Amino acid sequence: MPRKTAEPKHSKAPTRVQLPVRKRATLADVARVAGVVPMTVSRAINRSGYVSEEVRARVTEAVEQLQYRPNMLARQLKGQRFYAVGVMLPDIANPFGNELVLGIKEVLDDSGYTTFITTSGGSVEKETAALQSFVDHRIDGLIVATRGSIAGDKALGEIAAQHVPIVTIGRPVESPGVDCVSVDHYRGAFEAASHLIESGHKRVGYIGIGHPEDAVPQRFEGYLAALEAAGIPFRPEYAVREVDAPAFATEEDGYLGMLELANRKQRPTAVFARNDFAAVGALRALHTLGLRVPQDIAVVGFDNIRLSAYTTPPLTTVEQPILEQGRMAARFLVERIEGKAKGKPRNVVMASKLVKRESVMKRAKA
Amino acid sequence: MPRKTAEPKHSKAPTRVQLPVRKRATLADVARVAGVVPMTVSRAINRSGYVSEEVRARVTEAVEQLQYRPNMLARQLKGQRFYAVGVMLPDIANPFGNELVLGIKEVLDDSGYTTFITTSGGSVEKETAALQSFVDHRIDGLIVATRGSIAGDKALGEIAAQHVPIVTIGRPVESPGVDCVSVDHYRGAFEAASHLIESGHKRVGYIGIGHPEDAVPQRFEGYLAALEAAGIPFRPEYAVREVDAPAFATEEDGYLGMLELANRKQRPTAVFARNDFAAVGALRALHTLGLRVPQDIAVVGFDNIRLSAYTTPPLTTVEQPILEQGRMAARFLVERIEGKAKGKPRNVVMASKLVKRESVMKRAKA
DNA sequence: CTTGCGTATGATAGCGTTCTCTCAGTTAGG
DNA sequence: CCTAACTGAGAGAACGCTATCATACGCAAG
Repeated sequence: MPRKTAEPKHSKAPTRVQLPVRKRATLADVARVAGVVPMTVSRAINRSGYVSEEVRARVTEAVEQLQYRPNMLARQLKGQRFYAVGVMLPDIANPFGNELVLGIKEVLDDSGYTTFITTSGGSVEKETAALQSFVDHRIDGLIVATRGSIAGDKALGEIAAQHVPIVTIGRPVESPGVDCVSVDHYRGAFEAASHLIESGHKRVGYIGIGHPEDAVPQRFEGYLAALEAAGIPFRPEYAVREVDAPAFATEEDGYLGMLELANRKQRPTAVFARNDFAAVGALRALHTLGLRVPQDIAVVGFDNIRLSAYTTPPLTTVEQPILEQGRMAARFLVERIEGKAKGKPRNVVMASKLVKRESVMKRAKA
Repeated sequence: MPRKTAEPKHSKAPTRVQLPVRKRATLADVARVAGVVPMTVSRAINRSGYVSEEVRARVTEAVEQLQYRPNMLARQLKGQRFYAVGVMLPDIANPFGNELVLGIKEVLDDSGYTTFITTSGGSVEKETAALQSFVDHRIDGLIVATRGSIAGDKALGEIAAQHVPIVTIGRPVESPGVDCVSVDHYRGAFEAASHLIESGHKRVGYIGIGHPEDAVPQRFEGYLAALEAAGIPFRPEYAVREVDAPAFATEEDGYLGMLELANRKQRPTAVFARNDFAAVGALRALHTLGLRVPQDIAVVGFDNIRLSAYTTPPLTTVEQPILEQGRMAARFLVERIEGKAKGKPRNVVMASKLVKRESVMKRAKA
C-alpha cells in the first residue's frame, strides 16, 4: 500500500484541489494550511491553552476548508475520555428499553457522551461477549438493563473489576462500585394485587411466574404478599409459568396462560399478568372464550406500555417511571466516570404507580 | 462543555491524582513477562508471521496471567479494521427495529463484527450528529434504517463520500456506493387495499397519510392505485393524516383518525391503517363507538407486528420480511467493508405478504 | 565457501492526538 | 531595570499497536 502520495507537482499553489478524497485530513494537514504547528491547532480546537484570536481564526478556516474532523481514536489513545457509553438491553422490542434509552440519551447527550446500544441476544454467553466487546472498544462506562443471572453477574463483576464504571437497571449486583437503579416491583405488584382484592376478588390468578433462577421475582412476591395480607391462601393452580421465558413474557404467554387458568374447576375472577404483553394475550384469550372483561374476569398488567391505553378494554396496570430510571442511571454513570462519585455503590429504588383503567371493576358481592 | 482549561500554575488544587487504577496490561507488559519483544507478542496473538510453538506458549500464558486484552483503538489507529458496525434506528419502540437488528446481528455476529445501535431521536440534526459520532468513533460501516429526508440524505451522502460503507433500509439514497434494501410497500398496500375492495368494500378509508416531505409515501400510493384499479374514485375526506408524525404512526393517530372517519356523513365500511399501531388505535376507537369489527367496519394494518395476532379481533395485515431485510443489509455491508463488492450501488426490493386474520370479512351485497 | 532461502525474532518507525517542557515576548510591581 | 506572572506558540515525547526492515540461524544448492 503506497503511503501518502504527496506529489509536489510543480507549483506550490493550492489551486483549489478538487478533493482527491484520498484520506481524511489530520491535525498536521490543518496545521500546514493554517501555517502553525499541530499542537497549536489542537489547542485552538479544544480551547485549551492560550491561542490568539488571529491564529484561532486561521485554524478555524483551515478546519472548514479541509473538512477536518478529529480522530477520536488517536485522542482516546492518549488516555483521554472516550465520551461513549455502552447500553446493554435484553432486546429492542421491549418498549421498556425504548423509554429507558430515551431517558439515558437525554442525560448523556447533554454531557457530551455518545450512546451505543447493543442487545444481549438472550444468552448469557452472548451477553458476556457483547459486554467484553464494549470494553474492548473502550467505552467510558456501561449501563446494563438485562436481567440478572448467576453467570451474568459474575461476568459483570469481572468487568467492574477492570475499573469500568457500571450502572445496572433493575438488577442489583453485589460488586463494589456498581450502582443500581430499580423500581419497587414488589410494592407495585402488591398494590395491583391489593386493588384486585379490594375490588372484591378472592380468586386471583397470576400469569408469568418466571424461571426459578429469575433474579427479580419481585412481582410474583408482591402478589403473594397481597394475598397474604388479605388472608387469602395462595393456590398454586392459580399461578402459571410462561412458556419459554426469553427476556420478558409475551402475548403468547398471556394467551396460553389465560386459557389454562380459565380451565380450572373454579375459575379465577381476576388475573394479574406479569407484564402488559401477557395481559394483552390474556385479554385475547378471554375474548375468544366469550368471557367479558371486567364483568366476568378482571385483568391487571404491569409496565403501562403505550398500547395498554388502547386495548379492549383499556388496561389497568402499574406504571414504572422508566424515563426517570434511565435518567438517573445515566446521571450516576456520568458521575462515576468523571470521578464525582466514588466509594460505596448506590442503590436507588423508585416507586411505581397504579394506573386504573377499565379492565377492573368493583365486584358485586358474590 | 469545557474540559480542561489551561490553569495558571499556582492553582494546583485538586492535583489530579493519577488514578490508582491498575492500568490494563499492554502488549509491552505481556512482552516483558514472556521475555520477548512486543512485536513478537503481536505476531503470536494475531497469528501473523512466524512464531515458534515455544514462544507462542509463553505468550499465551503471559496473556492469561495479565488478563491482557488488545486495545482496539490503537489497532485501528494503524489503519486496521475496527470490526464494528453502526446501526441507526429511528427509535427503539418500533418492533420493526427489533427484528431488523435480529437479522442484522445474526449475520454480523457470524462475520465477527460488533453491532452498535443508536437512535436518531427523531430530528434530522440529531441524526446527523449521531451518524457523525459513529464515524468519529470509527466504525467500519453503517446501516441506516431511518426515514429519509432531503437534509438527512445529504448528510448521508457526505458520510458516504468519506468512504464509509453504508447500506440503507427502506430508504433509497442516490449517493454512489450506498446499497439499499427495501420492501415493496407499494405492492403490499395495493394488495391489502385490493383485499378490502374484493371483500365488497367501496368506501375505504386511509389512516396516516404522512407528511408531504415523507420520502416513503408508497403505502398511501398503493392504496390509491388499488382504488383506481377497481374504478373507485378517491375521496379526500376518507384519508386522514396522523396528528404529529414522529418516526411512525402510533395508536393515538389510529384512534383519533378513526373517530374522524367514523364521523363522516357517509362512513367508510373499511379502513386501511398505515401501520399496525394505528390499526390498534382504530380498533379501540371502533369499540368505543360501538361499531363491530369486521361486521360494521373492516380494518387492515401493515407490518404484522407480534401484537397483531392478539388484538380483538386479530388483525389482517401486511407482513414484510423484516428479518430477511436485516440479514441482507448486513451481508451487503460486510461485502462492501471487505471489498468484495464494489462499484454500482445495489438496490434490492423484497416482496411483502398479506396475512389474513379476522378483522376483514366478505361483505354481504349491500 | 558463497549464495539463497525459509524460519524466527529484534529494532525502528510511525498512525493522529495531546501532554509536558521550553522559550520568547508582554505587562506590571517594586 | 529586574523579577514575576501571564500570554502565545514550538519541539518532542508518548499513547498501544503493527508494518517494515533488518538480523540471525540452519541448511541445501551452486
